[in-house]
Amino acid sequence: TVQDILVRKARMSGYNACWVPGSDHASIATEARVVKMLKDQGIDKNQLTRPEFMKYAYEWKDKYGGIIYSQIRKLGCSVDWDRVAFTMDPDYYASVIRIFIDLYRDGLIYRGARMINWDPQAKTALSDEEVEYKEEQGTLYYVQYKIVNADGTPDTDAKMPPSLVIATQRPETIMGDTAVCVNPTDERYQGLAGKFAVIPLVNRRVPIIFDEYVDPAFGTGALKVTPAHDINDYNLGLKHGLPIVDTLNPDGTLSDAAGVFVGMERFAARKAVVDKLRQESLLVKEETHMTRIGFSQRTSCVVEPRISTQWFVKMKDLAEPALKAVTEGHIRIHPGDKFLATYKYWLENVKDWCISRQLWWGQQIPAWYAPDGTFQVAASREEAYRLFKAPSFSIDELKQDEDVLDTWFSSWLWPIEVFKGVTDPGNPEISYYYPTSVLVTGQDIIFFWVARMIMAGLYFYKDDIPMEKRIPFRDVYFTGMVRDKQGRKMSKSLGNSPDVLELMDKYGADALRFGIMISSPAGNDLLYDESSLEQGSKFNNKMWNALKLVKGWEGRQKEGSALAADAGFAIKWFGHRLREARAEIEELYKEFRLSEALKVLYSLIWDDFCSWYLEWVKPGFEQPIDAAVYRHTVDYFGQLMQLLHPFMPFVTEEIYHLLEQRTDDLCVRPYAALEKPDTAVLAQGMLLKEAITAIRDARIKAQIKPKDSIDLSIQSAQGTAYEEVLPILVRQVNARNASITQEIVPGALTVVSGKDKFYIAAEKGVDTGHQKDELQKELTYLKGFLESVDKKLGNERFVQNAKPEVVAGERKKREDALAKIRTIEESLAHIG
RNA sequence: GGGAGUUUAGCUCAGCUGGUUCAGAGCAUCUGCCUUACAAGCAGAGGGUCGGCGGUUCGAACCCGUCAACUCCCACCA
Repeated sequence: TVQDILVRKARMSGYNACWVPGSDHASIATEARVVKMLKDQGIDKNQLTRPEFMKYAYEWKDKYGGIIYSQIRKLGCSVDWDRVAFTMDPDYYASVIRIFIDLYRDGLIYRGARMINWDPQAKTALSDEEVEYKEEQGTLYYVQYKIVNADGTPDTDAKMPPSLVIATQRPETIMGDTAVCVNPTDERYQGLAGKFAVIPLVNRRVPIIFDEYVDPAFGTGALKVTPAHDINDYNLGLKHGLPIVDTLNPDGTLSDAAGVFVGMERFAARKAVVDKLRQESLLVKEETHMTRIGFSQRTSCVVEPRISTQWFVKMKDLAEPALKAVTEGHIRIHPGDKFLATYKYWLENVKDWCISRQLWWGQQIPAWYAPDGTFQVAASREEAYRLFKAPSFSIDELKQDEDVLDTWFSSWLWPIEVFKGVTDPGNPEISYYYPTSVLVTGQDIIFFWVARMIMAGLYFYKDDIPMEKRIPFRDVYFTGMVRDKQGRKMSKSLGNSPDVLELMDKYGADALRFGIMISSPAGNDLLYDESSLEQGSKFNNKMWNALKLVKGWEGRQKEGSALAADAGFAIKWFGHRLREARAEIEELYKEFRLSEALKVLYSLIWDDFCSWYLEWVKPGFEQPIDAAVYRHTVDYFGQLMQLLHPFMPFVTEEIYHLLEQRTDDLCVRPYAALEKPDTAVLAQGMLLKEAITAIRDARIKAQIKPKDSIDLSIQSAQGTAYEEVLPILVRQVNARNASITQEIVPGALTVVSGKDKFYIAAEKGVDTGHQKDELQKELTYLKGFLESVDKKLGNERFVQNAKPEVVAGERKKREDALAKIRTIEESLAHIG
């Protein structure tokens, strides 16, 4: 909706506004869904070949991608359907490969080790999203490590005990230890510099290192470093140049490198190791400990952190210009600088980007491996083969990397490749449309997508081109997240997202657009609330009724009749009010304050146009309307529809065409030039509105309220026929009333029916106090009359607690109000 | 644990650079009206120490500090 508003507004402002629809392939989420779908059909992904799987995945994508497009279509989004793009389209695919190769040749892509989540049962890597963490009670084992000197001789340093106790939850991994680490500030371990620890069971000597990372308060303050089996240990190992000893096989059994219990399953091995430690008296103590354990969403087994070789993009050189583009103001982030801090934080603390994913759904990495493990990066097998110097193997022996690229590695090319900027550089379209104008997206992907698109633009268009031409877009508008009533993010797994197609059936697309826009200021989260959609459909209805009124004047115009003074003023005033509102809305658009703009429009249409303007110019019942008034009204109505059109395209277009015969469509009708409103007229209008409101309020107060005159306090008993007979009663009482009270206060009294009581009310300006006695008589009669009716109906409780008593009107209050009316009328006379 | 954000009426949210649209809108509640475009409406009413505390200022919903609750992104503890 936000995008459509901006696009329609731009189009109506005379721009060639192009909105490219499309989608990325969402590799992780999509593959997970497809795997699940296949599983439900009894198909195991591992039994399929890669092409077979891709066929299923494309079918799935066509189906669900199609639903998304139908939602966009029904919402009235004015996208260019001829341009639908998908990140796995053949050309797009090729552009991703091309950029990968470019970055590789520029030395910005490298292979490196990384800790991944491994499912030993499914023997597959898991994405972070597929790991569920649960709090569980584990055991913390305290294990004794001997301390020795560098040459292996026992440590005889008197200051330190000859051994060190280390707490671990995973004793089966101690064979993979390559260091012991303590905090350099820890007093207890000051004497350990240059010493070594001996790993129990395998008796390997490992260095004792010092690092701030270790928390002296946890366990014994000493940490065993196992780089192959823990992400933090891995990072510590990287920092201190430690070797990596992988003691586990892919199926979760101990590997040859473990040295002991080889081939044993990891949990059995844990038990075995603990038993052995206990035998050797190296287990100091055991204690229970709450810990978070990761489980595989697919197989529910405990996830194993595992070292793997992955592809990375060096980010530092890419991030620097991207940061500059924003801080120097080439790209503006909306709202304000609310997200500037986040953007800066990410780019200043950028880490290298792991772009390989152990999946099939995505662009397969264009690296080709020779039988000896060496590889070449190239777009095709043939090209790769040529790159090997004097290969001793045949071309068919080349094997392409099994992994695919991170989705964002294709999404970051979006602003360029949707215009074929990578595959066909410098073509007329990319030259015309790039840089694009606005990016609208969620604040949650500010780094994943926004920052990377900026990087991609600045990488692809080198710095011999001015910055303004290299950036992918000039403005970024961040929307908030729509959340459910409990404040939860909407997600597929929670199933808490409403079906927008159903909502549009219920309220209409315009109402949905209205509802979502009216309370969603840029960048703030929005709790989904159906009542705002209801407000939208009521607004729709209000405009529709206004149209009904105006259409009713068609053919009843009277040319050349003198305008009533107030109608003449109304025309003048609303014309300027329209100009004023337009200027206001233009400003709000510039600041991307769309929610505010819609509020201005809502109030302009409902309050100013319907409640004031139309009421002012409305002729009396079945009276003709002045032709000039009619023409202006139709014109104003049309202008309002034009202003509202970006927000509510359907109803506005419809009303525009129903107002009069048109040869154009609203959606492409350019806005007229802005004109300055006459502030004097606006001020007069404001004064007039205030005065009228004040008079009305005063009149209400001046009226002798029913309570002021006679209060019968007649209450109906539940379930009586009261409501049915009430109109008859009122008529009869009034008939009698007219003849009797005529002499007392001519035409002054009427019976007013309330919900569960009714009153004899005096007309405004009549003081019931003067004729108190007469009214009292009348009242007594009426009570008797009602009692007789009561009797006839066989309902003895019809008149209950009737107090035939005249209450004097509040004369003072009324006189004050009347005085106020006179004052206002006098001041209005001055304005003319 | 790191970073960012939010907290205003019963609910969902406005309130742009501190001072006359400053305490607002819609929904909900209550009262009165089926008035001739509109009861999916009209005319009214009630309801809030603007999260707590402290500070700056002549003046704070707005600026600063602090605490609390909630949310998002990232990282996840031997």
